[in-house]
Amino acid sequence: MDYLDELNEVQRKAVMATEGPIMIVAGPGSGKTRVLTFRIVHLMQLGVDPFRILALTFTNKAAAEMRERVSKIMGNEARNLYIGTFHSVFARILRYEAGRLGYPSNFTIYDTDDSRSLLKSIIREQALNDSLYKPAVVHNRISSAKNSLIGPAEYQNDVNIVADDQAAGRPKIGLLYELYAKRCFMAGAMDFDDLLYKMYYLLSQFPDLLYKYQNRFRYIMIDEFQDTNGAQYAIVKKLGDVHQNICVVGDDAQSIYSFRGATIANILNFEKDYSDLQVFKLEQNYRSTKHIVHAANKVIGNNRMQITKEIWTDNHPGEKIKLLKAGSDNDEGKQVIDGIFEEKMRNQRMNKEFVILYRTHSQSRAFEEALRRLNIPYVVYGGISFYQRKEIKDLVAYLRLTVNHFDEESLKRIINYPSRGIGQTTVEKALLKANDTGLRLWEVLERYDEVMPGSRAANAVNDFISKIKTFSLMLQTHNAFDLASHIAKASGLLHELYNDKTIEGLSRYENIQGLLNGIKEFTERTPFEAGKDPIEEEWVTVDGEILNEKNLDKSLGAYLQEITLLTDADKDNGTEDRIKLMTIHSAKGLEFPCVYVVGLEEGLFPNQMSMGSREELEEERRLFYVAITRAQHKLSLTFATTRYRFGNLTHSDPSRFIEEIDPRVIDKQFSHREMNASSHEERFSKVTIPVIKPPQYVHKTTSDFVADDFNQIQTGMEVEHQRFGVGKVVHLEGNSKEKMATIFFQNNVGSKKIMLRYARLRIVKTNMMQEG
DNA sequence: ATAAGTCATTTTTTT
DNA sequence: AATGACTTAT
Repeated sequence: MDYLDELNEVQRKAVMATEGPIMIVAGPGSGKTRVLTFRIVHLMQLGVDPFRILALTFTNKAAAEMRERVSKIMGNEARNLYIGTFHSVFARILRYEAGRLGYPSNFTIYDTDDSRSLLKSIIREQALNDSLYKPAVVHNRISSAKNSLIGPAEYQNDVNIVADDQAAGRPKIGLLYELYAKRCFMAGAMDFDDLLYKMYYLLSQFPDLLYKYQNRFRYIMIDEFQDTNGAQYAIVKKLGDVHQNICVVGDDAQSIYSFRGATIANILNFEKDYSDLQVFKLEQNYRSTKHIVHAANKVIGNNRMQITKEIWTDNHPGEKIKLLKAGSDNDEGKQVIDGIFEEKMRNQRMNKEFVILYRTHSQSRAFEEALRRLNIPYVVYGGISFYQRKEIKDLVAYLRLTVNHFDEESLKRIINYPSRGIGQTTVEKALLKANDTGLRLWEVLERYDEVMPGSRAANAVNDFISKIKTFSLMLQTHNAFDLASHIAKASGLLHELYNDKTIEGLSRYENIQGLLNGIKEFTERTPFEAGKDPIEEEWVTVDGEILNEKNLDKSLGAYLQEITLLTDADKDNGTEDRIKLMTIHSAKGLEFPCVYVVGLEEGLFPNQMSMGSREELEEERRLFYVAITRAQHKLSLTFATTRYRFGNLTHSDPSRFIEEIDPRVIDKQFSHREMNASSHEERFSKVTIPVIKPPQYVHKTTSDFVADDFNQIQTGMEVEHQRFGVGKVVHLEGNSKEKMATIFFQNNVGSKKIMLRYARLRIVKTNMMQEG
């Protein structure tokens, strides 16, 4: 078994220990994925049926990578492995067993937006104070209840929880939870947390199913164990109870998801629950230079909460860590990109060897602009993901409603988009009726003539309903792509966007085309076969990747599940030569030759919202640890002394994390005194950061706004916008308080309406002879 | 019922 | 800076 030769001693022991409960504590870059994949390979070589091996990961990408690595060694046999994310694996099981829970097998998965908008309407229906009961707050409460396996009834009976809500002035949350759960059920929908909660419920309520799945999974492996929550642990513990071959892999120092209910307590519980636990510690780092490893150890040493382990490496010391100071967020962007450019030239590196890591999505803007200016290709992961865009959600809502008529959130979204004369009042009346009669919104609309006699909107409603029904009929005969393109046209959506000639309109149209292309790829990857149940018989698909030709789900429903559980981090562009931009959270599990950790300012990173307690601060520090340990060769840290936030200039101090690094491994481009002195100076002298070049820019902060500023902009002028480039003002409208300019941008071939009060424009050419 | 106009909020990380 | 909620006009 030559694959074992590629491992060090601890790794080999961890691979060979197949039986019983195992915990592998794996530091960053210690070959964790390699151990996991070889472990699977090893089990298969010992003759274990791949069908009995379950491996759970956090991202689809991690799952795909693991499967690919196993396939390389074992070939086709790897098809039958159960590898997937918690959510996708459980979603599949839940679809198959949906009947037991009274759910249809084509249930919809509500994303966070759907959950919140449903809660919003429930809060409104209950006539509760919506500044006290904010959907996001209520949703968080419900979410953490589900992640602790607390149902609506238990919630309302739990003295502590009730007291908590009472104390927070929100005693009705229990009721809202109950109503929310009911409405989800009525809509044939599960939210993200339900995929875990209902899975647990299934296993605890139906002994035959527990027996079935316990016996199916003889070996269970869990990646990133430090980021599992209570529900996930409980499910895995139940599933593994018969064979007890559970192997968890994780690193407490990289636990960064407590806001999602993840808890290091799982590690402690695991040790407690399995007394015969074997523990392996992978401490040798193969990824980073000595300097980087040294810095990482030093930083994490400031945390009190940790399992003792010391990461070490045999690698070259490497370059020192670069520390850069910038005057503003835009300057930071410029400096980092200049630095990347220089590094590229000096060491002949490709774009894809670089990553820029930040704490929050909003930080990406300055880097994007700097990259665009130098024409360097880049890709931003996460942020407003493709599937969050309005136009995409609109089309997806049509698709979802076609698959599941009871999906209330989708129905409400598109019932009058494009406008078809079914206004707010009509929907509200129907919704009221639905709640009165216990019918679903769809059912009310279906019987609209009899339930709501004499309504003016009747024709429009009937047309809409029959349109959707026509789409549904096509489910049996058309594949996902054909049906989706038909729906895009027949719904009027495509037409609506086609007529919009603004920059946004153009890009929306393109996005719809992009979505359709994506569906096309999906369809081609998974040929259509009508009326066949994809789940029974064999477990052949992993997160949309179909491995067995006979057993494929290529329907629209399968596509919808794939996209709701897919994140931007999953769309791997590994082959494209682009600089990558992402949050530190989404960089988990990845590595890059050159890493730029940016925005290292007190209040931003560590983030203001996470400095309430020592535990929170320690999680921020773990996040920083994750960030710097992504780097293989070159690590660069930057901070800006001033930064725009909501259009206002703010000042900040360098992050405390910078000082936690051993100064001997830092290559500072300025003196320590300068680091603080100049930021001090800037804070007290009244600085205005010009947007690009003074003084042509119309520039506004809330305090210094003068009406004259935007009055400089006149029809016919040529102006430059930071994001859209140079364009011509073709139309002006508005009053003395708010003025809109319609600007035609040449490079993008489209127009855009810009609110001048907030605009950052540079006047390129003032003289104009004619009005647009 | 819809479009245009005005006001208010946003400040974390994600399956 | 941008979006959504709310208000007023058509």
